[in-house]
Amino acid sequence: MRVVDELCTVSLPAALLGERWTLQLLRQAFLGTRRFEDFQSALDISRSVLTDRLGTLVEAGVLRREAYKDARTRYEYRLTEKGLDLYPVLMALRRWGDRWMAPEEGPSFDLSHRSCGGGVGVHVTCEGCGVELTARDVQVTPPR
Amino acid sequence: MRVVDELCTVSLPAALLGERWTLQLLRQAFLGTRRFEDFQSALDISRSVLTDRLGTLVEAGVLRREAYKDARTRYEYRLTEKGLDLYPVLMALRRWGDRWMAPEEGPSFDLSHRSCGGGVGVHVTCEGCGVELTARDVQVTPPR
DNA sequence: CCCCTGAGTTCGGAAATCGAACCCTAGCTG
DNA sequence: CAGCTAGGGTTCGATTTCCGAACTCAGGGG
Repeated sequence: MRVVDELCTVSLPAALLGERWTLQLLRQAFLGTRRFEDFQSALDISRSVLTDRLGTLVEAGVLRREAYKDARTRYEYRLTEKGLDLYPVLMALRRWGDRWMAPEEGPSFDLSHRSCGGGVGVHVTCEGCGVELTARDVQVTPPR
Repeated sequence: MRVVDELCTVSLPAALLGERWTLQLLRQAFLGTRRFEDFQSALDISRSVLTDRLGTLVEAGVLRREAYKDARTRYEYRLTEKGLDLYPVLMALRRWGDRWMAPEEGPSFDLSHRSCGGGVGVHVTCEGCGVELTARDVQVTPPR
């Protein structure tokens, strides 16, 4: 990667999340998965790669590896603040999946606002005037 | 992948976009890149893999391959409606990159609302009461 | 005719992934 | 206390995927 690194701040996250399995791991993490074994069996990923990916994510500060006792010392991987802040990315992905790749009978999980029961939306908006924006409404200005 | 396929609609998009280079290709596409050679030199990806990835994206309906004349027949890859609708995903990625991986002097590209000049924000909100949501505010309900 | 360009394809070697087996630790079983 | 079990990894040989560089093909241009 040459040019990429100098461009906008999409490319670094894209390099991290664009590694195989990483997005799937995060999805599992947001669904509550924390233990090595559970990731492994949920995703059907090879154990060595799982070790590697979890390590990458921990290094990136997205997950944190923590010991806990359950009659014995075990480890769990939990989202850090930085990791939790990826939520909009996952939600945007989900919204797109719902719209364009849904398996006929709609999403198989239901998300709702814990306190009022409303649905979850993702919006790209103008911070000046507040309207919803599409790619065509946005102007890209190179650094200088 | 066994369990994954049955879960929420994050996993299918995640499998598509989680392939190496795919996110980077999309980022380039949103920046206006359309020609094979331009993707290749912008990303420094090997030509054979580029062929493959562009094909995958075309098959997925995210890009469309179109002939055009520029003194001669050439081809270009353009975002379809389905592809353009991935904008929130890229914006969410960017916002996260700005917050957590910014290279010191802030984002190197500037995005603004074409008609009013305002910044671009990404928000996960409740469609009932309108408040902004984080992962902790959202409840996941299995299918049944 | 020869060269150039865009868009690929082909191919041998390097790197990543896979599946299966193996390791280590600590509690439980008998 | 020997043996079994479970979580969390590591190791290893066989595949797959990726890489870089060279080659192909078609249509201009000089």
